[in-house]
Amino acid sequence: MSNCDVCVVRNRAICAGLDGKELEALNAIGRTRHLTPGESLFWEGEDSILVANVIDGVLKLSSNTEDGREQIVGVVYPSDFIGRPFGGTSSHGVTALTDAQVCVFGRRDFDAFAAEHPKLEHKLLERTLGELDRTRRWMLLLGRKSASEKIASFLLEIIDRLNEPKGCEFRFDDGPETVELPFSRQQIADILGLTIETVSRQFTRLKSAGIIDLPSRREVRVLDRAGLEAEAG
Amino acid sequence: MSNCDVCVVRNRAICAGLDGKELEALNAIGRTRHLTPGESLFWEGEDSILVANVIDGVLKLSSNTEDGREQIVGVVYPSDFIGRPFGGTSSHGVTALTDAQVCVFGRRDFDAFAAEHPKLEHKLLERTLGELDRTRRWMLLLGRKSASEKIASFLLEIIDRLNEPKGCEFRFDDGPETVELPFSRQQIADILGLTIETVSRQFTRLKSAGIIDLPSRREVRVLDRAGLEAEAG
DNA sequence: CGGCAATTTGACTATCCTCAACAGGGGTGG
DNA sequence: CCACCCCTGTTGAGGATAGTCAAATTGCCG
Repeated sequence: MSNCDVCVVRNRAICAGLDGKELEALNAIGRTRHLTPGESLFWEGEDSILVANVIDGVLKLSSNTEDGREQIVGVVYPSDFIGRPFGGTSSHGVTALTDAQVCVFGRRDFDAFAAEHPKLEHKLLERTLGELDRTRRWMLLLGRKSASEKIASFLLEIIDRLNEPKGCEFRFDDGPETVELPFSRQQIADILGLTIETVSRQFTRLKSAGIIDLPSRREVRVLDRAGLEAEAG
Repeated sequence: MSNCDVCVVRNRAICAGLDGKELEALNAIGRTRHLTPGESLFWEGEDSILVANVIDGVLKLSSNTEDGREQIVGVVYPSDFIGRPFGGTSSHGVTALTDAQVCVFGRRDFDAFAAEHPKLEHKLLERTLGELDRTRRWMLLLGRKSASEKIASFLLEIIDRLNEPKGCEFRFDDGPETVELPFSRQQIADILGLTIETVSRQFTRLKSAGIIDLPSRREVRVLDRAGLEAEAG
């Protein structure tokens, strides 16, 4: 049996739209791989050997300066695509933040498969265009927003991303939303272009202001969404 | 005669690879348009109605906060593609920085044409992937680099972009490179996430250090490329 | 319970921003 | 052709935001 038949992102990833036979062929060149938190799928500057689909978990894409400063340039969730098809070296590393399942393909195999399946390329194009839009919106945050605006924007984005309906789930709009952050404070700092201390101070400030609650280090409960939106700039 | 036959970006834009008949069909749904500096092709948040190829000139993609702060999220040059095919609203405005020629298509027409021409979609995908890489590299600059590193990185990037071989030109590697900036100081600030004053001060500092010369407001001559690279972080 | 890492808090500092005044230079009109 | 003006850019002084360094605290895991 094809693994794809039981794949939970089957209808959302770029494989959506492929028929049984095509899926089988794609399945033949791919394999699933498990990653533990902190484990890297590949590194910045490395020749692009692999591409992958995220089945489960959260991963970061990150860029580093020579002297060790880090900027997280993207965060990928289930059904997202990872990697750089069609040559070139990857401009960033990919590292799991949680336990993760990815569906890995050799880049050359994938390139060849894509060349013969315009539907797949189309899905990938749509996804890439969306990712480019999202990335550009993030640039406004990095370049022009203050620490408090960054934190508020971050929380709003992460809530929407993590509570995104996965398919057939219902969403109720009742009361405070709680999210479990897949990020450490340091990682939040690396996403926002801040230091860990500034992130921490902004969190305690929002808590004192009654806008959020922090049940534990990895959880955030939004008590006043309008307040957050007002702070997001 | 098809306009495409005389198009100077014919072999570099996403139209490369189309045969005569296909080009004719594409030409039928497009038209060229001239833009003067400061003129916008479309605005942030507007429904995506148009897409275009840049034939000549330089344009900025920019995002603004409600209170008027601006971040330039991309700069496009001849042969680059502009716009958001396949639905969605554009997340940023597009404005000419110099006199510019663009080849404009209605989005719906373009979408339909693309759906029937996988080669075109493939070119567009490659271009979009490259743009995403470039954009992500820029995030490291915005989030983690100091003002002096930003300016140095900016100058290096702009030199490479503007002196890029266009096709059959030879490049000589002799002596100091001079570039004419298509940007005002304010625009440079909006690209780097700085203020105009900081940009100005960094320029004078680099000039005093003998790393660059500033023959006029819009020209930069690089006297010490290694020095710049050392400053770029 | 102890050890360790992550986070928070505090004090101080540096970088960059803000506000303000000044300079330069390109174009226009006399 | 030259003087003037306006816009862009430069320079300066002072201040705020976020960074740095250091110490205290939390909470997790054995």
